[in-house]
Amino acid sequence: MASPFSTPEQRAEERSAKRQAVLRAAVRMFNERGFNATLLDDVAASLGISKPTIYHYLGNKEQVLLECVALGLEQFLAAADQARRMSGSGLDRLRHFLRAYAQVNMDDFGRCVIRTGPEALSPEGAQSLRERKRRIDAAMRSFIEEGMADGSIARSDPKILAFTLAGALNWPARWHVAGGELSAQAIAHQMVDILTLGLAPR
Amino acid sequence: MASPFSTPEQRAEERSAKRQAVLRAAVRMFNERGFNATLLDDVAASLGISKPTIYHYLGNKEQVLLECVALGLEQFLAAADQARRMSGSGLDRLRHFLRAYAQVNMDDFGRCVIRTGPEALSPEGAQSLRERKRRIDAAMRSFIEEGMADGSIARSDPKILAFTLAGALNWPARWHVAGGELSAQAIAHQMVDILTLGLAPR
DNA sequence: CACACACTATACTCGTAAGTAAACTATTTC
DNA sequence: GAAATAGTTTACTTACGAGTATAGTGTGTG
Repeated sequence: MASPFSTPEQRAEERSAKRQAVLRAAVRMFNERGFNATLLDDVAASLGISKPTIYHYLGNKEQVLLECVALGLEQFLAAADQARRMSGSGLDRLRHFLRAYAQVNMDDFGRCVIRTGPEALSPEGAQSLRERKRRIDAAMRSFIEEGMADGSIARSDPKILAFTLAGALNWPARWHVAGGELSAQAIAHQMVDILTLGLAPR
Repeated sequence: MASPFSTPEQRAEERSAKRQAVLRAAVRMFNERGFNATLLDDVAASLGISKPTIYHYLGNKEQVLLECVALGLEQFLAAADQARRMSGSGLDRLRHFLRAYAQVNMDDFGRCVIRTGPEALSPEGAQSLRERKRRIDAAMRSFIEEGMADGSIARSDPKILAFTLAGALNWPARWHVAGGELSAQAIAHQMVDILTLGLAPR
Protein backbone atom coordinates (compact mmCIF):
# COMPACT_ATOMS: atom_id res chain seq x y z
CA MET A 1 0.00 0.00 0.00
CA ALA A 2 2.87 2.32 0.77
CA SER A 3 3.18 4.91 -1.94
CA PRO A 4 6.65 6.29 -2.68
CA PHE A 5 5.06 9.75 -2.57
CA SER A 6 4.75 11.23 0.85
CA THR A 7 1.78 13.16 2.18
CA PRO A 8 2.15 16.67 3.56
CA GLU A 9 1.82 15.25 7.07
CA GLN A 10 4.62 12.81 6.47
CA ARG A 11 6.83 15.57 5.17
CA ALA A 12 6.10 17.80 8.13
CA GLU A 13 6.88 14.91 10.44
CA GLU A 14 10.11 14.18 8.68
CA ARG A 15 11.14 17.77 8.91
CA SER A 16 10.42 17.80 12.60
CA ALA A 17 12.37 14.58 13.08
CA LYS A 18 15.39 16.09 11.39
CA ARG A 19 15.15 19.16 13.53
CA GLN A 20 15.03 17.01 16.62
CA ALA A 21 18.03 15.04 15.45
CA VAL A 22 20.00 18.24 15.09
CA LEU A 23 19.08 19.25 18.63
CA ARG A 24 20.03 15.85 20.06
CA ALA A 25 23.39 15.86 18.34
CA ALA A 26 24.02 19.43 19.39
CA VAL A 27 23.07 19.00 23.04
CA ARG A 28 25.33 15.98 23.38
CA MET A 29 28.25 17.94 22.05
CA PHE A 30 27.42 21.01 24.14
CA ASN A 31 27.39 18.85 27.26
CA GLU A 32 30.62 17.16 26.37
CA ARG A 33 32.70 20.09 25.15
CA GLY A 34 30.81 23.14 26.30
CA PHE A 35 28.85 25.55 24.13
CA ASN A 36 31.73 27.72 23.02
CA ALA A 37 34.04 24.86 22.22
CA THR A 38 31.38 23.19 20.08
CA LEU A 39 31.60 23.93 16.36
CA LEU A 40 28.40 23.85 14.43
CA ASP A 41 30.53 22.32 11.70
CA ASP A 42 31.25 19.39 14.01
CA VAL A 43 27.63 18.98 14.99
CA ALA A 44 26.78 18.84 11.31
CA ALA A 45 29.58 16.38 10.60
CA SER A 46 28.36 14.07 13.37
CA LEU A 47 25.07 13.84 11.47
CA GLY A 48 26.70 13.48 8.08
CA ILE A 49 25.38 16.84 6.89
CA SER A 50 26.84 20.32 6.45
CA LYS A 51 26.50 23.46 8.49
CA PRO A 52 24.08 25.32 6.19
CA THR A 53 21.63 22.48 6.68
CA ILE A 54 21.55 23.25 10.39
CA TYR A 55 20.82 26.85 9.52
CA HIS A 56 17.96 25.64 7.39
CA TYR A 57 16.28 24.27 10.52
CA LEU A 58 17.45 26.71 13.17
CA GLY A 59 18.24 30.39 13.08
CA ASN A 60 21.65 30.55 14.69
CA LYS A 61 23.90 28.87 17.20
CA GLU A 62 22.30 30.51 20.20
CA GLN A 63 18.86 29.40 19.09
CA VAL A 64 20.10 25.83 18.92
CA LEU A 65 21.17 26.11 22.53
CA LEU A 66 18.00 27.87 23.58
CA GLU A 67 15.83 25.14 22.09
CA CYS A 68 17.82 22.49 23.91
CA VAL A 69 17.44 24.37 27.14
CA ALA A 70 13.72 24.78 26.52
CA LEU A 71 13.32 21.01 26.15
CA GLY A 72 15.16 20.49 29.42
CA LEU A 73 13.16 23.12 31.24
CA GLU A 74 9.95 21.43 30.19
CA GLN A 75 11.09 18.29 31.94
CA PHE A 76 11.82 20.16 35.15
CA LEU A 77 8.47 21.87 35.06
CA ALA A 78 6.72 18.57 34.35
CA ALA A 79 8.41 17.11 37.44
CA ALA A 80 7.10 19.99 39.52
CA ASP A 81 3.57 19.58 38.17
CA GLN A 82 3.56 15.90 38.88
CA ALA A 83 4.73 16.40 42.46
CA ARG A 84 2.14 19.11 42.94
CA ARG A 85 -0.62 16.66 42.05
CA MET A 86 0.59 14.11 44.62
CA SER A 87 -0.99 13.56 47.99
CA GLY A 88 0.97 13.39 51.24
CA SER A 89 2.89 15.74 53.48
CA GLY A 90 5.04 18.56 52.20
CA LEU A 91 8.10 16.42 52.81
CA ASP A 92 6.62 13.53 50.81
CA ARG A 93 5.95 15.78 47.88
CA LEU A 94 9.33 17.44 48.15
CA ARG A 95 11.06 14.06 48.14
CA HIS A 96 9.11 13.04 45.08
CA PHE A 97 10.03 16.23 43.30
CA LEU A 98 13.69 15.99 44.26
CA ARG A 99 14.01 12.49 42.86
CA ALA A 100 12.50 13.53 39.56
CA TYR A 101 14.62 16.69 39.55
CA ALA A 102 17.77 14.65 40.07
CA GLN A 103 16.93 12.34 37.22
CA VAL A 104 16.26 15.15 34.79
CA ASN A 105 19.73 16.40 35.64
CA MET A 106 21.17 13.22 34.21
CA ASP A 107 19.26 13.54 30.94
CA ASP A 108 20.90 15.14 27.90
CA PHE A 109 18.54 18.08 27.76
CA GLY A 110 18.11 18.45 31.51
CA ARG A 111 21.81 18.67 32.20
CA CYS A 112 22.08 21.26 29.47
CA VAL A 113 19.83 23.55 31.52
CA ILE A 114 22.20 23.37 34.46
CA ARG A 115 25.38 23.62 32.45
CA THR A 116 24.21 26.65 30.51
CA GLY A 117 25.25 29.77 32.32
CA PRO A 118 24.33 33.29 31.27
CA GLU A 119 27.86 33.82 29.93
CA ALA A 120 27.14 31.81 26.82
CA LEU A 121 24.00 33.74 25.93
CA SER A 122 23.01 37.12 24.63
CA PRO A 123 21.51 39.47 27.22
CA GLU A 124 17.97 38.68 26.06
CA GLY A 125 18.59 34.95 26.08
CA ALA A 126 20.16 35.11 29.52
CA GLN A 127 17.20 37.10 30.81
CA SER A 128 14.61 34.64 29.57
CA LEU A 129 16.62 31.71 30.88
CA ARG A 130 16.91 33.27 34.32
CA GLU A 131 13.19 33.85 34.48
CA ARG A 132 12.35 30.30 33.59
CA LYS A 133 14.88 28.88 36.03
CA ARG A 134 13.23 31.00 38.70
CA ARG A 135 9.99 29.13 38.13
CA ILE A 136 11.69 25.86 39.01
CA ASP A 137 13.26 27.38 42.07
CA ALA A 138 9.88 28.75 43.11
CA ALA A 139 8.33 25.31 42.79
CA MET A 140 11.01 23.82 44.98
CA ARG A 141 10.51 26.51 47.57
CA SER A 142 6.75 26.06 47.60
CA PHE A 143 7.17 22.40 48.55
CA ILE A 144 9.64 23.38 51.25
CA GLU A 145 7.36 26.02 52.73
CA GLU A 146 4.43 23.68 52.63
CA GLY A 147 6.46 21.10 54.55
CA MET A 148 7.51 23.66 57.14
CA ALA A 149 3.90 24.70 57.56
CA ASP A 150 2.59 21.17 58.06
CA GLY A 151 5.47 20.27 60.38
CA SER A 152 7.08 17.63 58.18
CA ILE A 153 10.19 19.74 57.58
CA ALA A 154 12.32 21.50 60.20
CA ARG A 155 12.19 25.28 60.03
CA SER A 156 15.18 27.06 58.55
CA ASP A 157 15.81 29.64 55.82
CA PRO A 158 13.86 28.22 52.84
CA LYS A 159 16.11 29.98 50.37
CA ILE A 160 19.31 28.44 51.71
CA LEU A 161 17.60 25.08 51.96
CA ALA A 162 16.43 25.24 48.36
CA PHE A 163 19.91 26.19 47.14
CA THR A 164 21.47 23.40 49.14
CA LEU A 165 19.14 20.75 47.76
CA ALA A 166 19.31 22.07 44.22
CA GLY A 167 23.08 22.31 44.33
CA ALA A 168 23.51 18.75 45.47
CA LEU A 169 21.14 17.44 42.80
CA ASN A 170 22.52 19.65 40.06
CA TRP A 171 26.00 18.31 40.51
CA PRO A 172 25.43 15.03 38.64
CA ALA A 173 24.86 17.17 35.55
CA ARG A 174 28.59 17.76 35.65
CA TRP A 175 29.94 14.31 36.50
CA HIS A 176 27.36 11.67 35.64
CA VAL A 177 28.03 9.74 32.46
CA ALA A 178 25.29 7.66 30.89
CA GLY A 179 25.83 3.97 31.34
CA GLY A 180 27.81 4.12 34.57
CA GLU A 181 27.59 1.48 37.27
CA LEU A 182 24.54 2.96 38.95
CA SER A 183 21.38 3.93 37.14
CA ALA A 184 20.22 7.51 37.27
CA GLN A 185 17.27 6.35 39.33
CA ALA A 186 19.46 4.63 41.91
CA ILE A 187 21.67 7.69 42.24
CA ALA A 188 18.64 9.95 42.62
CA HIS A 189 17.19 7.80 45.38
CA GLN A 190 20.42 7.61 47.35
CA MET A 191 21.05 11.32 47.09
CA VAL A 192 17.56 12.23 48.21
CA ASP A 193 17.84 9.86 51.18
CA ILE A 194 21.09 11.46 52.23
CA LEU A 195 19.65 14.93 51.93
CA THR A 196 16.44 14.27 53.79
CA LEU A 197 17.77 11.94 56.49
CA GLY A 198 21.12 13.56 57.26
CA LEU A 199 24.33 11.82 58.20
CA ALA A 200 23.63 10.57 61.72
CA PRO A 201 23.31 6.79 62.14
CA ARG A 202 19.72 5.66 62.58
CA MET B 1 65.26 57.41 55.53
CA ALA B 2 63.37 56.20 52.47
CA SER B 3 65.56 56.33 49.42
CA PRO B 4 63.88 56.85 46.06
CA PHE B 5 66.02 54.00 44.74
CA SER B 6 64.62 50.58 45.35
CA THR B 7 66.55 47.53 46.44
CA PRO B 8 66.44 44.30 44.45
CA GLU B 9 64.12 42.81 47.09
CA GLN B 10 61.73 45.70 46.75
CA ARG B 11 61.70 45.33 43.02
CA ALA B 12 61.08 41.61 43.19
CA GLU B 13 58.26 42.26 45.61
CA GLU B 14 56.77 44.89 43.40
CA ARG B 15 56.91 42.58 40.44
CA SER B 16 55.19 39.86 42.41
CA ALA B 17 52.54 42.32 43.59
CA LYS B 18 51.80 43.32 40.00
CA ARG B 19 51.55 39.69 39.00
CA GLN B 20 49.11 39.07 41.81
CA ALA B 21 47.06 42.07 40.79
CA VAL B 22 46.76 40.70 37.28
CA LEU B 23 45.54 37.37 38.65
CA ARG B 24 43.00 39.03 40.93
CA ALA B 25 41.58 41.16 38.15
CA ALA B 26 41.50 38.20 35.81
CA VAL B 27 39.83 35.79 38.19
CA ARG B 28 37.11 38.30 38.98
CA MET B 29 36.34 38.68 35.31
CA PHE B 30 36.54 34.95 34.66
CA ASN B 31 34.02 34.34 37.43
CA GLU B 32 31.71 37.04 36.20
CA ARG B 33 31.78 36.44 32.45
CA GLY B 34 33.34 33.04 32.07
CA PHE B 35 36.81 32.27 30.75
CA ASN B 36 35.98 32.34 27.06
CA ALA B 37 33.99 35.52 27.20
CA THR B 38 36.77 37.32 29.06
CA LEU B 39 39.10 39.36 26.89
CA LEU B 40 42.62 39.80 28.09
CA ASP B 41 42.29 43.28 26.67
CA ASP B 42 39.49 43.93 29.16
CA VAL B 43 41.43 42.51 32.07
CA ALA B 44 44.29 44.82 31.14
CA ALA B 45 41.96 47.79 30.78
CA SER B 46 40.49 47.15 34.24
CA LEU B 47 44.00 47.62 35.63
CA GLY B 48 44.78 50.62 33.45
CA ILE B 49 47.43 48.74 31.51
CA SER B 50 47.63 47.12 28.09
CA LYS B 51 47.51 43.47 27.05
CA PRO B 52 51.20 42.99 26.29
CA THR B 53 51.91 43.92 29.89
CA ILE B 54 49.96 40.88 30.99
CA TYR B 55 52.04 38.79 28.64
CA HIS B 56 55.09 40.22 30.33
CA TYR B 57 54.02 38.57 33.59
CA LEU B 58 52.26 35.47 32.35
CA GLY B 59 52.79 33.25 29.36
CA ASN B 60 49.35 33.06 27.84
CA LYS B 61 45.67 33.17 28.64
CA GLU B 62 45.48 29.57 29.78
CA GLN B 63 48.34 30.07 32.17
CA VAL B 64 46.51 32.99 33.73
CA LEU B 65 43.58 30.70 34.41
CA LEU B 66 45.78 27.86 35.60
CA GLU B 67 47.50 30.09 38.15
CA CYS B 68 44.17 31.28 39.47
CA VAL B 69 42.99 27.71 39.79
CA ALA B 70 46.21 26.77 41.57
CA LEU B 71 45.66 29.49 44.15
CA GLY B 72 42.14 28.22 44.75
CA LEU B 73 43.23 24.61 45.00
CA GLU B 74 45.75 25.54 47.66
CA GLN B 75 42.94 26.89 49.79
CA PHE B 76 40.95 23.69 49.46
CA LEU B 77 43.95 21.59 50.36
CA ALA B 78 44.74 23.85 53.31
CA ALA B 79 41.18 23.30 54.55
CA ALA B 80 41.67 19.55 54.34
CA ASP B 81 44.98 19.70 56.21
CA GLN B 82 43.49 21.78 58.96
CA ALA B 83 40.58 19.41 59.44
CA ARG B 84 42.96 16.48 59.42
CA ARG B 85 44.82 17.95 62.38
CA MET B 86 41.63 18.35 64.41
CA SER B 87 40.54 16.05 67.18
CA GLY B 88 37.04 14.59 67.48
CA SER B 89 34.91 12.04 65.67
CA GLY B 90 34.93 11.56 61.92
CA LEU B 91 31.71 13.52 61.73
CA ASP B 92 33.20 16.40 63.71
CA ARG B 93 36.14 16.61 61.38
CA LEU B 94 33.96 16.26 58.32
CA ARG B 95 31.75 19.11 59.48
CA HIS B 96 34.77 21.27 60.08
CA PHE B 97 36.10 20.50 56.63
CA LEU B 98 32.76 21.10 54.95
CA ARG B 99 32.40 24.52 56.48
CA ALA B 100 35.84 25.57 55.31
CA TYR B 101 35.19 23.99 51.91
CA ALA B 102 31.98 25.97 51.53
CA GLN B 103 33.70 29.22 52.38
CA VAL B 104 36.49 28.67 49.89
CA ASN B 105 33.77 28.24 47.29
CA MET B 106 32.69 31.80 47.91
CA ASP B 107 36.21 33.19 47.51
CA ASP B 108 37.33 34.58 44.16
CA PHE B 109 39.99 31.96 43.58
CA GLY B 110 38.11 29.09 45.17
CA ARG B 111 35.04 29.54 43.04
CA CYS B 112 37.24 29.66 39.99
CA VAL B 113 38.30 26.08 40.73
CA ILE B 114 34.70 24.94 40.61
CA ARG B 115 33.69 27.01 37.65
CA THR B 116 36.60 25.90 35.52
CA GLY B 117 35.63 22.85 33.56
CA PRO B 118 37.97 20.86 31.36
CA GLU B 119 36.36 22.41 28.26
CA ALA B 120 38.22 25.66 28.71
CA LEU B 121 41.63 24.01 29.00
CA SER B 122 44.12 22.26 26.80
CA PRO B 123 44.29 18.48 27.25
CA GLU B 124 47.37 18.76 29.48
CA GLY B 125 45.85 21.51 31.59
CA ALA B 126 42.63 19.55 31.97
CA GLN B 127 44.55 16.47 33.00
CA SER B 128 46.51 18.23 35.73
CA LEU B 129 43.39 19.95 36.99
CA ARG B 130 41.51 16.66 37.23
CA GLU B 131 44.29 15.08 39.22
CA ARG B 132 44.44 17.88 41.72
CA LYS B 133 40.68 17.97 42.13
CA ARG B 134 40.85 14.26 42.87
CA ARG B 135 43.02 14.98 45.88
CA ILE B 136 40.32 17.15 47.37
CA ASP B 137 37.70 14.54 46.70
CA ALA B 138 39.94 11.93 48.31
CA ALA B 139 40.29 14.07 51.43
CA MET B 140 36.52 14.44 51.69
CA ARG B 141 36.08 10.71 51.31
CA SER B 142 38.66 9.92 53.95
CA PHE B 143 36.73 11.93 56.53
CA ILE B 144 33.54 10.18 55.50
CA GLU B 145 35.06 6.73 55.78
CA GLU B 146 36.58 7.57 59.09
CA GLY B 147 33.17 8.66 60.36
CA MET B 148 31.54 5.49 59.12
CA ALA B 149 34.23 3.44 60.83
CA ASP B 150 33.86 5.17 64.18
CA GLY B 151 30.07 5.07 63.99
CA SER B 152 29.48 8.83 63.83
CA ILE B 153 28.18 8.68 60.24
CA ALA B 154 25.50 6.34 58.87
CA ARG B 155 26.80 3.81 56.38
CA SER B 156 26.04 4.41 52.71
CA ASP B 157 28.00 4.63 49.47
CA PRO B 158 30.85 7.03 50.36
CA LYS B 159 31.24 8.07 46.76
CA ILE B 160 27.65 9.18 46.37
CA LEU B 161 27.76 10.83 49.75
CA ALA B 162 30.88 12.78 48.84
CA PHE B 163 29.38 13.93 45.55
CA THR B 164 26.18 14.98 47.28
CA LEU B 165 27.98 17.06 49.89
CA ALA B 166 30.43 18.54 47.41
CA GLY B 167 27.67 19.38 44.96
CA ALA B 168 25.63 21.22 47.54
CA LEU B 169 28.62 23.22 48.75
CA ASN B 170 29.94 23.90 45.26
CA TRP B 171 26.73 25.52 44.19
CA PRO B 172 27.36 28.86 45.93
CA ALA B 173 30.30 29.25 43.56
CA ARG B 174 27.65 29.85 40.91
CA TRP B 175 25.19 32.09 42.73
CA HIS B 176 26.84 33.73 45.70
CA VAL B 177 27.78 37.36 45.23
CA ALA B 178 30.15 39.03 47.64
CA GLY B 179 28.43 41.46 49.96
CA GLY B 180 25.02 39.79 50.01
CA GLU B 181 22.76 39.77 53.04
CA LEU B 182 24.36 36.76 54.65
CA SER B 183 28.08 36.37 55.19
CA ALA B 184 29.88 33.47 53.57
CA GLN B 185 30.43 32.05 57.03
CA ALA B 186 26.74 32.16 57.91
CA ILE B 187 25.79 30.48 54.67
CA ALA B 188 28.42 27.79 55.18
CA HIS B 189 27.16 27.03 58.68
CA GLN B 190 23.54 26.78 57.64
CA MET B 191 24.28 24.57 54.70
CA VAL B 192 26.41 22.19 56.73
CA ASP B 193 23.71 21.95 59.35
CA ILE B 194 21.13 21.09 56.74
CA LEU B 195 23.38 18.48 55.18
CA THR B 196 24.38 16.78 58.39
CA LEU B 197 21.08 16.97 60.27
CA GLY B 198 18.60 16.30 57.47
CA LEU B 199 15.19 17.81 57.02
CA ALA B 200 13.17 16.15 59.79
CA PRO B 201 12.04 18.40 62.64
CA ARG B 202 14.13 17.91 65.76
C1' DC C 1 5.85 20.99 -19.20
C1' DA C 2 7.04 24.86 -16.47
C1' DC C 3 7.32 26.80 -12.29
C1' DA C 4 7.71 27.13 -7.32
C1' DC C 5 9.45 25.33 -3.28
C1' DA C 6 12.03 22.49 0.10
C1' DC C 7 16.40 20.91 0.99
C1' DT C 8 21.31 20.47 0.63
C1' DA C 9 26.14 21.49 -0.53
C1' DT C 10 30.41 24.29 -1.93
C1' DA C 11 32.77 28.20 -1.31
C1' DC C 12 32.95 32.44 0.39
C1' DT C 13 33.00 36.94 3.88
C1' DC C 14 34.09 39.00 7.90
C1' DG C 15 34.49 40.09 12.83
C1' DT C 16 36.97 38.95 16.72
C1' DA C 17 40.44 38.15 19.96
C1' DA C 18 44.87 35.75 21.01
C1' DG C 19 49.33 36.43 20.55
C1' DT C 20 53.71 39.15 18.67
C1' DA C 21 57.11 42.60 16.68
C1' DA C 22 59.25 46.64 17.37
C1' DA C 23 60.22 50.53 19.62
C1' DC C 24 60.47 53.64 23.49
C1' DT C 25 61.55 54.86 28.47
C1' DA C 26 63.57 54.49 32.82
C1' DT C 27 66.63 52.44 35.91
C1' DT C 28 70.64 49.80 37.36
C1' DT C 29 75.33 48.20 36.55
C1' DC C 30 80.04 48.32 34.88
C1' DG D 1 78.49 57.64 30.19
C1' DA D 2 77.79 53.24 27.80
C1' DA D 3 75.55 49.15 27.90
C1' DA D 4 72.37 46.01 29.66
C1' DT D 5 67.86 45.08 31.67
C1' DA D 6 63.00 45.57 33.11
C1' DG D 7 58.67 47.33 31.99
C1' DT D 8 55.51 49.21 28.97
C1' DT D 9 53.26 50.79 24.73
C1' DT D 10 51.29 51.06 19.78
C1' DA D 11 50.38 48.68 15.92
C1' DC D 12 50.37 44.61 13.70
C1' DT D 13 49.55 39.40 12.15
C1' DT D 14 46.93 35.52 12.13
C1' DA D 15 43.69 31.72 13.01
C1' DC D 16 39.41 30.48 13.75
C1' DG D 17 34.65 29.89 13.32
C1' DA D 18 29.91 32.01 12.83
C1' DG D 19 27.07 33.09 9.45
C1' DT D 20 25.84 33.76 4.12
C1' DA D 21 25.58 33.98 -1.11
C1' DT D 22 24.88 31.11 -4.61
C1' DA D 23 23.83 27.32 -6.99
C1' DG D 24 22.26 22.57 -7.68
C1' DT D 25 18.85 18.74 -7.13
C1' DG D 26 14.70 16.60 -6.52
C1' DT D 27 9.64 16.65 -5.64
C1' DG D 28 5.07 18.24 -5.69
C1' DT D 29 1.55 21.87 -8.23
C1' DG D 30 -0.92 24.91 -12.04
